[in-house]
Amino acid sequence: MTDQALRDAGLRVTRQRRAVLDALADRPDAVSAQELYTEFRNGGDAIGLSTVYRALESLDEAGLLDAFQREGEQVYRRCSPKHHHHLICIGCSRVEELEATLVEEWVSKVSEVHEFEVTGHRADIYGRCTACAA
Amino acid sequence: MTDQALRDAGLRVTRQRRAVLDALADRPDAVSAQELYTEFRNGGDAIGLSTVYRALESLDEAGLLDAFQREGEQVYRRCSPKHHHHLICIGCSRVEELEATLVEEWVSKVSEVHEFEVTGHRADIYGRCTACAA
DNA sequence: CTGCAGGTGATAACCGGACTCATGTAGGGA
DNA sequence: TCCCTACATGAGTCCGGTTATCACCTGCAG
Repeated sequence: MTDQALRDAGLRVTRQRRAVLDALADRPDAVSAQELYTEFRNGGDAIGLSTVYRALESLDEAGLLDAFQREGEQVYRRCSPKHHHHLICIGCSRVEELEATLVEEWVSKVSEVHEFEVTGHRADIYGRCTACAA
Repeated sequence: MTDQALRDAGLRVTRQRRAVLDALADRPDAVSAQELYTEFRNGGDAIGLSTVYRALESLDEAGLLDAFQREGEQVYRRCSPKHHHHLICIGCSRVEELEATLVEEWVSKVSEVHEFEVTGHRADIYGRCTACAA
């Protein structure tokens, strides 16, 4: 399944890319390259740091991952391929996907009113999940 | 006026902070610390790089500036103090402020439905302004 | 006017991430 | 199945933005 996703994205199937994609599957939080690197290393699954960076980058480009900014570092999460927004916990980086018809409406309204070639938008909500609020 | 804004923010009025705040006043685009530093330097107004970073940081904390992310670097713009969203040109970093009742609605709806202590949100639209689209 | 908490600036250190290059390997074609 | 080659990997180095350090300076309350 992971292999097919990689193939569909036009990427060669390598042990490293499979490992990265698998590590992110069904994971609720967003992680950085360095965190992933450390986890692999501790798990005895040696993958070079550059490779982790490159894997995350190409998977992001392929649309298999969503990228976030967290205190100056890039973090990634495996999200559904369809357009959505995010509810992000500032404590544990847990991410929930949100539909946002209202936001889409807002964007299309703005692009109609303003002399501005809209290429994208971003709308995220921040806060603390139940566990972290305690 | 600039001085009063600094005082109100609980910051000492120094030549450097005044210069930074003035440089950002009525400026339509967002700029980085390094860009500002270079401009000061070229303008014969010597201000240390660290100081520019620190000034931007404290002004941001005081709510006098809005911060954006641009290709791995932080850029700042003087925005109105009231809550708003942004229309950002990816070409020249020009920023327009937007009201977005729809977005606020969306956020309050989400915070009602989800078990999640919402602390903030962010909604920006990206694209090219008329000048940069050409 | 004076004292001092807070601000400044040159420099070094830091850190996430990109680059380099020699080596390894996926996977299409013979 | 075996080869060939373009693409991928990994260790190390480099880079650029930002922060820490520390001696000196200054706004401003008293």
